[in-house]
Amino acid sequence: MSEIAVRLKDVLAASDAYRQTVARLVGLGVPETTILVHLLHAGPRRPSTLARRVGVTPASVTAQLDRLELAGHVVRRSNPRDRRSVLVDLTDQGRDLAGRLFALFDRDVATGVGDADPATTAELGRILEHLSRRLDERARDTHAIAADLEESGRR
Amino acid sequence: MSEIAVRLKDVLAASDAYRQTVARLVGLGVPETTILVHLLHAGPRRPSTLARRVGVTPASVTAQLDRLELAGHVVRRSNPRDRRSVLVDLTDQGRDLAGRLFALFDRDVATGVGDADPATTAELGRILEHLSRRLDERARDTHAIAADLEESGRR
DNA sequence: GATCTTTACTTCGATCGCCGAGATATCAGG
DNA sequence: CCTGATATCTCGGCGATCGAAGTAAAGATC
Repeated sequence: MSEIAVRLKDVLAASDAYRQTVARLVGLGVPETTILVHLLHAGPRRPSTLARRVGVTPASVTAQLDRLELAGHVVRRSNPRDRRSVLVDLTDQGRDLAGRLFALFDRDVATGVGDADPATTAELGRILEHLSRRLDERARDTHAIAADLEESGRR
Repeated sequence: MSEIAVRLKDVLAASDAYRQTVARLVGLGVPETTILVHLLHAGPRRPSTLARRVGVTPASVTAQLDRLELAGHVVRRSNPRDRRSVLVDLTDQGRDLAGRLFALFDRDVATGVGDADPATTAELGRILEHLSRRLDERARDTHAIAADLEESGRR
């Protein structure tokens, strides 16, 4: 199983450089591009939700949304259900950019995955889905992670 | 195939938050922890190599290595083959920390992957390896990426 | 329905990290 | 040697991020 973790670590490192290059090309930061593509698939979202997803504080997301809104990629709409909160949505221009960003990524992933048979591909999708959920929930449980880090030290 | 790209995008976003949480716990930045774990598996490496891998400039890596060296996690040794360059290596302390960081990640990945059969797991490893190579080489070819982004726009 | 607590986002001040450009040292080739 | 290329570091400046405080609205309690 450790095999997977090693490979995945390499994918993450490579992704860092990849996303950095792409973000620079479109004149945005890496978190901003992440937000754009996420909105494309998930629909309108609240700032705090985006903050958790990207792993930064709400204050930082405010600044990132300011930049995205200034560039005309997103709009902030008030949420009729809860007027404390805000819903961030893509503009047509933002949707176009997000679509291009994802299409680029999609093609590179397809090239990287190569010619796997459909059954394996489906299984791979299922595994990745589990994995993202696991990492996502772990990222929020600071105490548990701290404990596990300690435990590794004593092992 | 697009299925995989969507799932992988989610994994990357979740990883951002995950790595941020872990890095904060050990008092380092995300790039620093990436460097530590990479050195653990790859052995001594040169600063410029690390820079490409993490997707930052050599100047930034200098600062990151300064911090890691000050904390006692790595040492800079002169390279006998080429005295212009430097070889960065883990100290015992750094190796211990990197080992813990990877062990934590490894366990979370194993949990996320779940009980896939060995054949699928092996195939997954192979695919991830291809993928990391593909993303890695793409990240360096700015011109090609720019062209592909344009092309997506005209589609 | 008045008050208190919680939640959501933003603003502000300050710090930190990153980048680009220039400096230094070394290598490789003619 | 001398020149051009390579590897790293230093420095100055900019931009992003954070923590904390501020504003506003929703929900809970009595």
